[in-house]
Amino acid sequence: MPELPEVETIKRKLSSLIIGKKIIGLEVLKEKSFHGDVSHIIGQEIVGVQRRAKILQLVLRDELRLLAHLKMTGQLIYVDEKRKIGGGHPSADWINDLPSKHTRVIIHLSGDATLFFNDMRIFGWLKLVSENSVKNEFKNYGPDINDPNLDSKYLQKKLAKKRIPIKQALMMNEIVAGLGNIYVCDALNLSCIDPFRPAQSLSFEEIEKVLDASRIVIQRGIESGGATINDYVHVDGLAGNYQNQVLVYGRTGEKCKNCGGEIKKSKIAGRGTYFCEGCQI
DNA sequence: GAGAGTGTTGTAAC
DNA sequence: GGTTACAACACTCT
Repeated sequence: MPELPEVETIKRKLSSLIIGKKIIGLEVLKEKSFHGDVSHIIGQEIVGVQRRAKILQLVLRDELRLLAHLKMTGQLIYVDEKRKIGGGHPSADWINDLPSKHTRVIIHLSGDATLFFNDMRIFGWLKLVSENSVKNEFKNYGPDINDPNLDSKYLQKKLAKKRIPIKQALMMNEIVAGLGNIYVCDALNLSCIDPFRPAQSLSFEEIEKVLDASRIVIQRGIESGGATINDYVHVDGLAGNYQNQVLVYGRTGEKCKNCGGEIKKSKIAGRGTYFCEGCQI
């Protein structure tokens, strides 16, 4: 499930592969997966790749942008003549079988390259919008969690009236964008904060701690190319690496890397929540 | 083999 | 206004 580090990783890899290429064809295999007028995108040159929150943006000529939200099971896989053999990695053999039954949109690029948008559960989408309406897409978003301008004072103000658990509050895009279930569990473990605590009950020092910790785990995630838990793969079809260094996510019954306590699993707002009963409760 | 679980986000209902 | 529940969906696990 792609969170900010996963989308950031895709952005970086994609930048080096598709900037300067032209979109010469587009096949929508699943109507729900593509919003916008297909005809407007044909012939457009890709001039940049950006990311805001968990949304990927292909910047096109003529003041157009193709936004992509992978939600939980989305994948963007880039294939060209050189990459048809999965880079020599046996685990990526399936790359030769694209399009798969989960391919929803196929983007044909100049230079005999193809971008496949796969999405098993069809929650994700591609959306073609004008440069002007991009702002509108993000009007309900707070700053990215790794935005250097985000400070603990802002966070304190946002959390002051929230009685919901801190874990749930940190996952709200209108407060901070980009934190998903995996990284928020890890950030709370790293800062030794009980995920069930009402958001407004945190002291300023604790808010600083949790913000620092969030940035650290997000940074680790980016450096290790994201986490491949179930569905996320890189644009080259290979797996990320963060899952090998998660602090608590999915480690029920194992030992906390911080204090050696046992990791428990519970539920907050319907989502699996992992925490250490030793140092967080 | 039926049922629950999986997680992002918008929306509707409380 | 804050909070909760659920739908959107397909596949895996119990």
